[in-house]
Amino acid sequence: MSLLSIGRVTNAERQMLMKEEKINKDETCQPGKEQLCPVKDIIARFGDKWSLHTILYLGQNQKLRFNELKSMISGISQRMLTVTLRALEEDGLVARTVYPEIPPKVEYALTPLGQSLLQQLLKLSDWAKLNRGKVLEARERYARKEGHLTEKST
Amino acid sequence: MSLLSIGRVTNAERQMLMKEEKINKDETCQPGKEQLCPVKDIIARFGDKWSLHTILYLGQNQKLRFNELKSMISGISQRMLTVTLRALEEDGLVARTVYPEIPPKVEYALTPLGQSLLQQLLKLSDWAKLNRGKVLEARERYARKEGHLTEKST
DNA sequence: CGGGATCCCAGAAGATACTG
DNA sequence: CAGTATCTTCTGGGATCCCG
Repeated sequence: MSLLSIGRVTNAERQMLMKEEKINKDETCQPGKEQLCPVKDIIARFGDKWSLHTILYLGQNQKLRFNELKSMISGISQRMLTVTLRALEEDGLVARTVYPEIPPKVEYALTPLGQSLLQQLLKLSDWAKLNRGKVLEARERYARKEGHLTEKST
Repeated sequence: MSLLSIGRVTNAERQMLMKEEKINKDETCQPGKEQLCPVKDIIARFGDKWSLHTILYLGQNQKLRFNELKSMISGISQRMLTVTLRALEEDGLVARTVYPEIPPKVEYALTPLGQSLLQQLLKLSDWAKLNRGKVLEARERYARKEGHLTEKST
C-alpha cells in the first residue's frame, strides 16, 4: 500500500476502477483502467491548477529557488507549490537540488524529460493561441443562443 | 454575501465573468488572472475527468448519440456526460444536433475545431506513449527514495 | 430518450502556525 | 529559507428524482 498511497495518482479513479471492470482493449482511452491511457496520465500531470505555470516558469529560467517560484506564480500558496513541485519531481520532470546551507537553499529545474514535455506544451500553446479566437466566438455564440432560449432574467 | 443564491448557480456566473474578461497579451502565462493564458484555458477544456474521453470517442465515430456515448465511456453518469458535452459545445468543439422526434434523438459530433484539437491531443498522446516508461521509472525511483527516508512503517 | 434540478460528499486547494 | 502539519473552505462530480 505504500506505493499506492503516495497519492497524486488521482484516488478518485481508483474508486472508479473498483466498480467498473469491463475493459476493452481498444487503442483509445479505456476508462476503468488504472492508467487509462498514457495521455490521460500525462495530462493529469499538468492539467491541475498549478503545474502548468510551474513548468512554464521553470522553462523560462534554468533554475529557480522555492521563493522565486512562489513570487512568480502569484496566488499560489507555499503548500500548493510544494505539492506541485513534489509531483513534478516524482514524475521526473523537475529536479530538486538541496544546498545544505544555513539558511537552506533549494533550486528547481526542469529535467530533460521535463523540457521535452515543455516543448509539447508550447506546441499546444501555439494551437491555443491560434484557435482562441474561434473558441471565444463559439462561447459568445453559445451565450447568446442560451440567452434567447431562457430569456427569463434581463 | 451569498444570501439566497448559493449552490451551483454561482458557478455558472463565475464562468460568465471569465468569458467577459479577455486579456493577456503576454506570451507566457500570467497568473493572477482568471484565465491565465490560452493554454491554460484550452487545457481546462480537456483536463477534467471526462472531456478527454468524450473527445476521443467522438473522434473515432463521426456521430454518436447520447446513450451511445454514455455506454462507451464506462463510469460516466448522465449528468457528467451532459455537463461535459455542454462545455465542449459551448467552446465550439462539439456540435449538437437535435432531431425533434419522439422519442428524442440527439447526435453529437466533433466540429472542425474539435477535430483540430483532437489532432493535438493525439500528438500529446504520442509523446505520452513515448515517455511513459521514463515517467514510471522516475516514480519508482522516487518511491524508493522516499521509502528509505521514512522507513518507519513496514 | 435525453436531459434538468437537487442533494450530498470526498478530495482539492486555501489559510495559518510551527520548525530545522 | 523552505518547507511540514493542521484546520477550514470550496468544488467537482456521483446519486437520485423528475420532466417533455
